[in-house]
Amino acid sequence: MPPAKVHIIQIKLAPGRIAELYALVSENPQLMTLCPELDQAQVVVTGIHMRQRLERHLDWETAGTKAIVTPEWLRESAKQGILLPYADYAAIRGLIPRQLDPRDASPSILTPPSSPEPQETLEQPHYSSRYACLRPCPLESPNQELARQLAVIRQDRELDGNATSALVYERATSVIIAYPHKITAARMNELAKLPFMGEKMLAKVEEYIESGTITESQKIAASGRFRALSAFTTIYGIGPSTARKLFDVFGLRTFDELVAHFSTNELPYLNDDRSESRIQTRAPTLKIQAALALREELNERIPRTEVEAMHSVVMAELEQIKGGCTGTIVGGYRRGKAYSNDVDIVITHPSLANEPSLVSDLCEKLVNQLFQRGLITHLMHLGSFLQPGAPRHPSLSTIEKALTVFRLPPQLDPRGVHRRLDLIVVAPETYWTAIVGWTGSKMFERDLRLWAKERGLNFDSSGITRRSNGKQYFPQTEEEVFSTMGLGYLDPTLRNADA
DNA sequence: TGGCTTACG
DNA sequence: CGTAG
DNA sequence: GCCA
Repeated sequence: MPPAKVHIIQIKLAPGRIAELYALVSENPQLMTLCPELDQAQVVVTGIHMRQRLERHLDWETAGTKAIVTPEWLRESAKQGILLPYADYAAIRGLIPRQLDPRDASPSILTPPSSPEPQETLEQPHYSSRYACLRPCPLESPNQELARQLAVIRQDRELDGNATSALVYERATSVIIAYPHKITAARMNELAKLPFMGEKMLAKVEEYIESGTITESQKIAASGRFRALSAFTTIYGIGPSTARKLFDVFGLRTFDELVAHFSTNELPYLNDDRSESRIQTRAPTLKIQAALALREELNERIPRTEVEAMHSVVMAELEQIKGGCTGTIVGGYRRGKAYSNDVDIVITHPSLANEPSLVSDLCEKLVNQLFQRGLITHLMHLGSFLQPGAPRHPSLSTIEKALTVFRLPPQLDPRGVHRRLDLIVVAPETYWTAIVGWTGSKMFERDLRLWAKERGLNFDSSGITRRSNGKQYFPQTEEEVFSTMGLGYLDPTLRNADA
């Protein structure tokens, strides 16, 4: 029998141990040889024990064709002078290395199977699911006030930079707003069975039931630091970290102090110029200064009729550039919200099929035209999701987004309120995943990705990919996006998983 | 005890 | 780090 | 902070 081809993954091994293992291999050439190429190895020695961690190095399906073992296997085999059974030294739970002739390429036993073909049985949505993408969540919840008070704690953790704690409060709150009954003392037993309802969370819910308030939430809401930080983060471009710096380092407390701080020399440039004398050809980027000046308008919520008016205006301009485009309003509007914080429109056209350059052309032309018309005043971001360098999975589909500030023409909105408008241009093959990806809510999207990942798939708004082989799926309907991932369908109005 | 969505600028 | 859903 |  030829020597086994062994690859050693160095991550998670101490440097001394790595040297020792390499020495053992070279000392036993009749038994094993080093294989620098992971792909070609028959035996993989690793200190990694988590499947997800392993998948950073090789995909799950390939892993099944190799023996993935602990360093103990190498040490013991070298000591005894024979290739010991791989199965006794399995490194990864759920991946049983079959004892095989090193020349045999047939796969190990995978438990569970990597990812079944388009699912025959779909996971049925229910409020007790661990995943927000499986919990029907209407806009109105009988537990709105409890959720609001828990959300204060979540925001406090976020402002403090404790993203992990914040996430748990976010998840627990999401479960609570999906619970279809008013939570009372009599419901506590049932509530305790729901996901993310741990000891601390239940204590807070209990306090709320008994007193109507959560002490910690009250205390946070009254704190000057919390009030300042949460106010600062209402400005586009200021997140928790910047807010803390402004408060702690620069000692800022109020908006006036913020304005003073940022208006060093030049005045905020407001781009309110609707005249023909405008010289620039490209919309200026929104800076903190301008965001400060626009903060009140950008924080005004947008009624549905106005969302629809913005959509009409955009589509009319688009028609002049390229006839026959489809433009769908997504985001909170599509989830049924009476008022939106911004407007998101997903745009496609049949001619964009498999033409990445046409996608970005169209996006750029649209933004330029809207700017020339005085409709777009600022640009936050214009960029492609398709990395020019080396895409991991060569993909023909593409998606392009422009985050902008927009104003309706004076005839339609005499006040000319500045609004956040996101334009997403996609190729038709990625249209439905883009629709699902941009409809939200945030928590829904997170859990959609998590669910997909745990099933060997990758979901993003430009498609669904099998992680093992890079195979791409282009669902032709919104229902197909769900069924491809083994999910029962949820209407957009039942995806309001955020507090 | 590691993981917690993911990608871009 | 901030933003997007 | 909760889960696997």
